[in-house]
Amino acid sequence: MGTQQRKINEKIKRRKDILEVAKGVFISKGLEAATMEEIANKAELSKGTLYLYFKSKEELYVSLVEEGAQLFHEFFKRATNPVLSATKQTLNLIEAFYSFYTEHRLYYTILTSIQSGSIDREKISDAVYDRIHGMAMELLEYIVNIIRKGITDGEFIDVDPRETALSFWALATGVFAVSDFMQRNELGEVKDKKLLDFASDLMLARLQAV
Amino acid sequence: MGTQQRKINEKIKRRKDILEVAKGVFISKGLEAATMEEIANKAELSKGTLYLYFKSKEELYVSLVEEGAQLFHEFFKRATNPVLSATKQTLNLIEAFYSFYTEHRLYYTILTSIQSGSIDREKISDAVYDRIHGMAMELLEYIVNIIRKGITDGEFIDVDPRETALSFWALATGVFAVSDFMQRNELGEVKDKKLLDFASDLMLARLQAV
DNA sequence: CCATTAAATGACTATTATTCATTTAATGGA
DNA sequence: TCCATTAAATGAATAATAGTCATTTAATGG
Repeated sequence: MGTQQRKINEKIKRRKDILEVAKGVFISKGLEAATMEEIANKAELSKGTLYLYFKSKEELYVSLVEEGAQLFHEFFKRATNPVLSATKQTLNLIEAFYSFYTEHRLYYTILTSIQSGSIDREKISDAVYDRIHGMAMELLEYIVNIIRKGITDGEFIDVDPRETALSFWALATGVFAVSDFMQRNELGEVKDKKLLDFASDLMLARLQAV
Repeated sequence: MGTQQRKINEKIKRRKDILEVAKGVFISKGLEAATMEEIANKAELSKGTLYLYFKSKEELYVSLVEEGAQLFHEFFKRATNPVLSATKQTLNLIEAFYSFYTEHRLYYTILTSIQSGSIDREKISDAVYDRIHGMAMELLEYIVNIIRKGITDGEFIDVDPRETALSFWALATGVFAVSDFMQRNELGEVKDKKLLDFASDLMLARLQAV
């Protein structure tokens, strides 16, 4: 019965179309200022239809991160060639993190808004939330693995890989938040990349076995 | 003309009263779920009156941070006894940062929501925004000064004090964001203090001259 | 051709932030 | 003491949207 399948495909496609339109609107307006009305109009659908595909405006918003996580994965994957030393891989990873931040700002923003809890958990269905969750954990795993390798190879000192990975993550997200803030307020030249390099050099150097 | 002055005092007191009530409401409901209606009722005022004192709900919210910054100052001041070594002062500062985070969560949350830009700049008057601004900079200055002292005393290696201070700030806020996230999602035991200590030890050790 | 079902619609409801014309009440001069 | 003036407060009305749901549309397959 090909009809059945076609229907499913159409639903998937419509969902994708909505996400694509929504992405544009969220980029130009942000979560709060974007309206379901506008998204519906641009998608040539009625408002009600959006709710057949997404539980709420917030769910539509965070659903975008699934595409983002895919990309993030690719960035990290490319950065972590197992042939390279743990140090080199770490540096690549930082580079990748930075590239993702600059090239996919909306996705990055969504990711951090989930992290910071500024989006009400109630407004998102469990299915979507769980998927996002899993993705965040997978991303963290990249870092954990590199550090683990560094320790095994005697390149890094014997630290807790998970704690260290979280520290890196925290440092990177913290740096971007701070430099964003400085930028917004024109508080002098805080070049985000320079700051990230500086900060992660501090941490990395400490990790390296003498 | 004592009347004139009394009026001014009364306005100041009313403003304070509103802030106090609002604090309780924001703590229990958060920014979004709190309503001006509820705050007005609890303050035994009409909704309209709130707008004579604050431009918007957001401005009422961020105005609370002014009290918070005061406290933050005190925490930092106590931590940075100039008699102590730069290393010791840094450790105290981290401790103070952590204490502030745990003991004054609402203030901390407001501070980071300003930092992260999740509050629309448009909804806040310039006067309030500028004040908050200045406070953030003063807090940063504490860290800058300690690092500067560390370098002067030969305790720390020769780094850019401002960049380093920002890195610490970024690390601390990043760590709290991450551990909050882990906590919320029950992703295993990520003790925030332990993580902060671990991460800042990594950075601090790197700073220390051999 | 029709009954059934899935999908889409958009008028309607509900919730709040914000405004503003009106009321209240204090002040100080006549 | 009374009144004009002014500041402060009020709350009904407005505006903007998220989200709902009874109704319509249109495809399907017997």
